[in-house]
Amino acid sequence: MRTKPAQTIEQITLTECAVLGLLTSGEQSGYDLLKRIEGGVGFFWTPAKSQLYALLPKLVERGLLKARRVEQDKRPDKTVYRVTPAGRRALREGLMQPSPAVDRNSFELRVFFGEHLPPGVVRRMIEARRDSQRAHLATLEEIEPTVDPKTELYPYLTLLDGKESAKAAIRWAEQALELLDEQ
Amino acid sequence: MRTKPAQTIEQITLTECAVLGLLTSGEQSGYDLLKRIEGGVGFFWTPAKSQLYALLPKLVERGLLKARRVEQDKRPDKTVYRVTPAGRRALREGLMQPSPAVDRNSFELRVFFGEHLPPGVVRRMIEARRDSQRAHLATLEEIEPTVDPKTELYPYLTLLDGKESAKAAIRWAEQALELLDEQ
DNA sequence: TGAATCATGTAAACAGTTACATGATTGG
DNA sequence: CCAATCATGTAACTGTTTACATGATTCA
Repeated sequence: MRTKPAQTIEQITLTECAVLGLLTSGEQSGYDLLKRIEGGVGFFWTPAKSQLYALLPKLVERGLLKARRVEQDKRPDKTVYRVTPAGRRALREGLMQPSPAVDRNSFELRVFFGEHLPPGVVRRMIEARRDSQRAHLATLEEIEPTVDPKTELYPYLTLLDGKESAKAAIRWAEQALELLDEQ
Repeated sequence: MRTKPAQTIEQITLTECAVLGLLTSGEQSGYDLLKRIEGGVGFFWTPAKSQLYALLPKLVERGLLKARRVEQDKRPDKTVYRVTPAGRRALREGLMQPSPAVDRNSFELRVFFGEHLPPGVVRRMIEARRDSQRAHLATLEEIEPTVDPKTELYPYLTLLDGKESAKAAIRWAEQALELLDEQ
């Protein structure tokens, strides 16, 4: 005979993981979260503002977050959220779900059907890709010294991944442009 | 005074681009498309079966595809589709739309919040990633000799991109595992 | 004085997934 | 004989985006 009922773990989406994950570092408002997403998880996950604001009260209802109203003068009042123990459990579960087999890649899709575009357009797409990936790599390299691998190992790892991906994209673009020249 | 009204170009999604793009190589059924997606665009774009079957009649209504019923014996009847001139125009337009700034990456998201997972779990995630990317690279290398860069330049380019991405992911995983060891 | 920041949302539409359903034919 | 292939869908839901809306305060 058990004294506690078996716990049903709340299934959560990756967007919810992102929200819970960010909130583990302390009480924050929706607005705060939106700021923090830019330049952080925002490199690989970008919920819309409206989605975020819609999500927060739902997570409260499900017992994964606790809300607290903060009155301010000179500033609009705000609601700040923090993660409950159930929220932490749900986060852990959510992060352990296997990733979908395929992450869609809209750029590759466009290239794949490049023959249907006027000559020159694909070339310019690839040049734009190369340039934006170079810029992205530069951004990541600027951030790098501010991330301490001792205390923020996992964010640091994603930064390294971002760098490798960007480098691969640049290398590819250079190859691709050469191949286009040969045609 | 113009004799023809200015054409409003149908806005289409990338999934619709994929469908129209595949159909430019000749009349095919939904079933045919599903077969062709595996091992082709399926590496970076995977509509659900139900989505595809729902899409086809809608594209017909919008004048981008033409449907033709084919009666068969010994096999269920089928509907085959081909692209109309309007469909080709829409495809061209669709492919030229800029890609979204961020393609989501569920794997990076999981790693980013790795500190909330039990020790060892992230390590196994990364090992699994490395292994699956190695397998993927092997698949692409198997396919490579069957793709002729002269006649199928653009699919060939995406294959190269796939290879570079996979290699980057493998390199990263190896780095990441070393860093985890140091902790 | 006008733009940016702070702060939060609603409404509507669209895109996409999951589960379910059917039924004949062919190959091992 | 059983699994796979051929062939197509529906229903319900979930997730996400876009556009719109408000209004005070601070900074250049």
